[in-house]
Parts: sequence; C-alpha cells; structure tokens
Amino acid sequence: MSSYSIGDLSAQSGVKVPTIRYYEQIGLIAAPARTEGNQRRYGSAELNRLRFIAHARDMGFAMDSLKSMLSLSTRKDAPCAKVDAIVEQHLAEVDQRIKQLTRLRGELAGMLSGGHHGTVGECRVVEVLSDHDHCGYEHGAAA
Amino acid sequence: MSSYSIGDLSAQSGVKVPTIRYYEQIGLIAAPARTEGNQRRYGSAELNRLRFIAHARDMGFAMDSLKSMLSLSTRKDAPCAKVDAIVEQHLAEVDQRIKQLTRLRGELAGMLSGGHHGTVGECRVVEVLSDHDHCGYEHGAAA
DNA sequence: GATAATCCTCCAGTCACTGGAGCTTTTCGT
DNA sequence: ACGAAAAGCTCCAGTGACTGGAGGATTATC
Ligand SMILES: [Zn+2]
Ligand SMILES: [Zn+2]
Ligand SMILES: [Zn+2]
Ligand SMILES: [Zn+2]
Repeated sequence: MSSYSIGDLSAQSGVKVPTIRYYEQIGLIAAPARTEGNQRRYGSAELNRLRFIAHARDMGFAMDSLKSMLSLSTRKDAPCAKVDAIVEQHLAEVDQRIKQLTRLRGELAGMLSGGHHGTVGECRVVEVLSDHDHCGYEHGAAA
Repeated sequence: MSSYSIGDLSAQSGVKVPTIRYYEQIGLIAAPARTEGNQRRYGSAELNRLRFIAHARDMGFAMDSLKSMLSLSTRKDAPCAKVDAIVEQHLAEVDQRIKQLTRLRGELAGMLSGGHHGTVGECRVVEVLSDHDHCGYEHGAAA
C-alpha cells in the first residue's frame, strides 16, 4: 500500500508531525489528499520529497537553497548545473565556517593555556573575554 | 568624561542600539541611570560588560554560558574553575562541530565528484539528497 | 532659537519551528 | 458492533535573539 497518514510520514522521514504541517503551510510541500474525515493521506512521492528536505536541512542548507533545489530537481532532463552550483556554494560556506571555527578553537585553547589561573581576577579567560585587545583575533573581518 | 549615551555605547561596543535595550529588557545588563529627560546614560563599567557580552557572543557562546560567565566574573577573588570549565566545554563543542563540518564537507565534495552529471536525472547531488542511503553518513548519530 | 540628530516607548515581525486547547476521526480489542 | 484509546484536525500562542517602524520627546549644534 502507498497511503501514509501524517504520523506514518513523520515516522518514515524523521520530521515531526507539526513540522510537516508547517511545511505544507509555507508551501514547501503540497497539500495532500484528504480522507472523508479530513485527514491527510500521503503517497510515496511526498515521502521522497520530505526525505529530500530533511536530508538537505540536516546538512545545513538554507531554506532558500532548499526551495531552489526542490524546484530544480523536478524536471529530470533539465541540466543539473544550477543544483551543482548551490552545492558548490554551500561547500564553500562550509569551508569558510571550518576555517573560522579552527581559528576560534585556537583562541579558546589560548585562553585556557598558561594554566592555573586560580582566581577570576587573574583568569586569562575573563581577561580575554573582557577585552578584545587581548585576543588578537579579528572576529568580523573575514565574514 | 565617562558618560555615554546609548548611541555612544553602541558605537563603542559594536552592539546595535535596539539590541542594547533588548539586553536590558532581558536582564543581561542592568538598567542604567537616566537624564532629566529620561535618556539612558552609561559609564565605562557598562561598556566593559557589553564588550564582554559582544565578544563572547561573537565567539558563539550560548546565552546561558554567557550569563553564567557574567555572574562568575564579578567577584575577582573567586576561583575561576567554573569559568574555565565553560570555556573547556565550548572548546569541546567547537571541536565536535569542526568534525561534523569536516565530514559534511566530504559528503558535499563527494556529491560533486565524478563530474559531468549533465541532467538532473543523472545528478549525483540530487540522488544523494533524495535518498540518504546513497549518502552513507549518519547525520544525527554523533549529535 | 531653530533644526537636525538622537532618544524614548510600544508594538509587530523575523525564522523555523514547537506546543497546547479543544474537538473529530480512525483504529483496535473484545 | 461498540466503546475506548490513539491519532488526527484547526487555530493560536510562544520560542530565541534580535530587528525595525510609528509617533513623539529630548538633546546637540549652529
Ligand atoms: Zn581561569
Ligand atoms: Zn577577540
Ligand atoms: Zn549534477
Ligand atoms: Zn545523508
């Protein structure tokens, strides 16, 4: 059988029930067929679409990219260059983020180094956090 | 002189004016003195606190950690172990995030590799996004 | 003393959900 | 076949961390 209730769909996709309704509301997924008693019934196409959404969201794609990819992924014979471009851009963003976090990691490690601060008054963490001049890292500069 | 208007404070700290008022509203900073005409006037202590907040926020500390660190950083003779612990935990989180992003990077790069997909129908990006089985990465597992 | 810039409060909106109240429908055991 | 329990429905409100606007008062500058 290929008829899922919203709960089934939720279980199969890992997306919570209210979130599915929310996605319908914002037009991310289409309004499905209803039973006599007004309950939503989905087919496997909707399940696939929802999995696509969940997977992409899980990988940190922005909602906008997601919508673009969804609309681009419907025509199987269309060129995939645009989809690929979105992924490339996301890859670049991820790279950027990794670099930022690596620098931040250094900053945090630096705060903790030198060890045995003892009191808040001597604590390098508090010092660095209180005054960016002690930090040496240009936070917003590479954003 | 050590009397700043909210605009001065904003300029000195890099925190936007409405955000400063918001921080006051949620109790992150204390309500400052007012002029005859009801305008906020700040001293350098408030500026320091705001800089602390901005700096920590900039480094991705959660609002909760921030509050803890703020309350811990007031008594200069208290031991700094707790502050350090918060930073250590944040460092661990950053490490974790870097690992996740590095794996994600691999996944994204893998999607783009093999090149020349041509059409959406053959596109590895669409394939991987449509069906997590093609992805091989356990997304939620290490969260 | 006029005029521009800044400030005030209050309220609404953002994003991506999440949860509850109160009611109806479906499912399931007997 | 029937009654209870589970799951569904709609509507509305709330979250976090701000951001922005309306409409009006105050301050700074020339
Ligand atoms: Zn310390
Ligand atoms: Zn810094
Ligand atoms: Zn492709
Ligand atoms: Zn995957």
